[in-house]
Amino acid sequence: MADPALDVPAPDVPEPGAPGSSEDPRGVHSAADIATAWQRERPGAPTESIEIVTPIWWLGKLFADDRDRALRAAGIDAATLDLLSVIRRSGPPYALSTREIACRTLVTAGAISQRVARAERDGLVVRRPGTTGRRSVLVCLTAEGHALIERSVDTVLGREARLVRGLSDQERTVLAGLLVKLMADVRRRTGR
Amino acid sequence: MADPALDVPAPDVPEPGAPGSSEDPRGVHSAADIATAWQRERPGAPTESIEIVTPIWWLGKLFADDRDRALRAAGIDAATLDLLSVIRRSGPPYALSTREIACRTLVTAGAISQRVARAERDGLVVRRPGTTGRRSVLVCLTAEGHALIERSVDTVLGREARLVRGLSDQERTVLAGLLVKLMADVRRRTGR
DNA sequence: TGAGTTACGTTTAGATCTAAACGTAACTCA
DNA sequence: TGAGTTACGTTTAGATCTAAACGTAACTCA
Repeated sequence: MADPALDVPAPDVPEPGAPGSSEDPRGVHSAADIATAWQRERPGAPTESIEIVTPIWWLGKLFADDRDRALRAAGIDAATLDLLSVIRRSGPPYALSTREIACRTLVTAGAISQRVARAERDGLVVRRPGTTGRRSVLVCLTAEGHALIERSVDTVLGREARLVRGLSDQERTVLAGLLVKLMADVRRRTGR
Repeated sequence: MADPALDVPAPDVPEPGAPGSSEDPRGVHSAADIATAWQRERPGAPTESIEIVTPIWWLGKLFADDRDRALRAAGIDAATLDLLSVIRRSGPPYALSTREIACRTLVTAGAISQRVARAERDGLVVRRPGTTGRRSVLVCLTAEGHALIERSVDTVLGREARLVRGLSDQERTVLAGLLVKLMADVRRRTGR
């Protein structure tokens, strides 16, 4: 998966006097720079999405990378935590079919099948034949799997809470509201 | 990479009378539901990040999946487009070292090396020994690579513009501002 | 009632990524 | 001046994902 925010062309004639004046010290352009540059290169191009899509993608990657590092140190991995969590959130009796898990995590059923196989091998879940539907298989948390989530939660949440501390309570509320609205709309438009 | 927003436990005693009343028809809980549920399960847990991190990660995935589908139909792939774009944005003479590309795309140098090898095989870039630094290699766009970006831009931008159309101009401006602020802060805290 | 269809989970082939190990060239400095 | 260090790009091993092909069990319906 690569950056979904289309990258940027730079001005055709960069000022030698003020090189990178609006740039990050590491040479990373801001989303606004990107949109402006595409406007200059292709006037009339529909660039209004760049300021939204680029930072969302970068932030997602920054959050994920940070969490991956923290979890690796704890001997867990994000895919497994995600699997256990989605079952946990489904409520008692803490069991979900493969298909449902795939739907709730935006991951393919094949990938879920592999995640479940790994987690079962590690004693975190067990598979049982389901009662409903055609050939459903229920994936159930074991006591060990249940305990693993409980142990990991505070670490991950605490870490993420520190990362969003730069925004005030009010800013976070406004941001969350806009994100939820956008997500509902995107899901409708993409049919997912 | 799995969902970095910690998933949610459901209430221990789900109301049978109103099952999933605040849920998405597909069974996906909203970020607010997730935070509320963790508060109930683990009172005092630092859940303030969930409303931010969860939708960001989901939106990133929705945007990426949609773009991947569109690009596949056009016979390109997102990783290659990302590579070509970052070189394009660096401005004339459209050449960047592997190290710089890795830094600007949040991808490891090894992955860039592989992307460049694929793109070179396809005639989209060429590698040339660099003049500066120790052993730098400049990755340069070919005419074909340059043309490929130009052809792909409008398609991808148009697609993404439609996806964010649910937000008004003002809402997009506010959202973009908050995202930029948050991103600067997260980068500072994670050192990236 | 039995052929066809549908709805699942699993397996396989192939792509791509990360982390770590390498291999070198270019600096440093006693 | 030459051993050690540093800064790169590349290769390798291993993990994981997607898409597509499978294999079945459970429905449908003439």
